[in-house]
Amino acid sequence: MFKVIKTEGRARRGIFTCPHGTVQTPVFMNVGTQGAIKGAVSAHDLKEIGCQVELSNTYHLHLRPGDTLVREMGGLHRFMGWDGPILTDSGGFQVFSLSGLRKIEEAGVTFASHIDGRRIFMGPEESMQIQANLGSDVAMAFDECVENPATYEYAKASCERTLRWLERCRVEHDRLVALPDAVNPGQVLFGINQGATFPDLRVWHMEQIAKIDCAGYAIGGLAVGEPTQVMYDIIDAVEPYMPVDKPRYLMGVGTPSNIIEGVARGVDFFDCVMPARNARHAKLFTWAGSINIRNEKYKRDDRPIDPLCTCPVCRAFSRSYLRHLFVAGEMLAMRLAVLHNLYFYNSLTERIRTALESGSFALFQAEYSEKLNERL
RNA sequence: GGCUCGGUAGUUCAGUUGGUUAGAACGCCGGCCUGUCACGCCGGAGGUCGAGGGUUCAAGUCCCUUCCGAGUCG
Repeated sequence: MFKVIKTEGRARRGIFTCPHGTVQTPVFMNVGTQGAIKGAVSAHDLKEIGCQVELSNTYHLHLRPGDTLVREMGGLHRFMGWDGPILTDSGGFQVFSLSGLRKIEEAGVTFASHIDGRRIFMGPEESMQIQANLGSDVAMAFDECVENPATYEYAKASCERTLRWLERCRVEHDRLVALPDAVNPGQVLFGINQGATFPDLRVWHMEQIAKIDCAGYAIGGLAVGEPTQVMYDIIDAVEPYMPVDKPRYLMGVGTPSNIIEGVARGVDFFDCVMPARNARHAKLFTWAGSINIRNEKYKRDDRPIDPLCTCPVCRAFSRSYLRHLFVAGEMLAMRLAVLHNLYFYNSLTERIRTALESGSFALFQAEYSEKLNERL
């Protein structure tokens, strides 16, 4: 269930309702692939840093601890102690990221487990079954995320297959949520647009998947090798063909600037490992640009990471202390850094929402889109 | 005092029968990261080889002297 409550240009301010709560959009979803945000951040912390939706991964949870075990433990919400909305990615990204370890056929994808090499078969039905066992609020369709650049022929054949897979996902998902013992009977399915960097394929594919009734539509296969401007051009090309009354989700994106530009192009949902991964690697986001907290210049810097930030980390700790924790290899360094960066991303989308509500998003975009790309 | 073993990058150490611009690891400095195989990856700076003399076309490497450290025997 989704409602757009205000627009400014193509940008939308909306509300998405799902079994575990209401999501104010535009939203940034916090990525916890294996049911945990890397960097020792628990579901308890997520509340404090403003997370609305937690994202986990089908492939990874299927391998460890196993989706049937999660189901036995009461579903992913109960298992990880998070009672808010959860979106699960389908395993389609692993078709891209584990490209050296898989074989694609019409039926599905055979992976060699990255953990022990054993063969794992995952097709549309398996992905839906796993996500049903996890009991997430939003299940993503099983797709193939194609690496850019791709040839036209490959991209065409791939997105045609991804379309057929979506048809199978739709059927299997309908069957699973109707089962009397469904973990989350209110789970919905999002379709995923593919077509690499070819506007005509993207549009054709979008038109086809729009005919299959999904609760939302994602743009996948971007930020996987193509220049940023190409990504923006593809969103511009596809967006007019996306249903206006359904949420749009730009998968895996991106930098703070990418998010602002995505909102400007009509996107409602985002997710990205960047804030968490960069945090673990000492790159921290601030409202004036990003910093590398390991840099020597912060050795005696008594200011918080970002003087304008109100996160729990900035309220209590100095750059000098954070730098020390990183240099000393303390676990706390990563935890505090991840908390800060996720708070930053969550407050970025909050400020975007506020700007949309007051009709000042264009001004916000003008002030921050470039600025947040700067390295200090 | 005698004998033995050591002294090479900030640190711990490699360095072949003498032979290109003396290497590694860690540390240090910097960069990268986009639906997470990721506390990871890439790059950079840093050494008059304890000191002095000698042999040689050529010495970290061989010889002599000397300084310092460890062990051991008196």
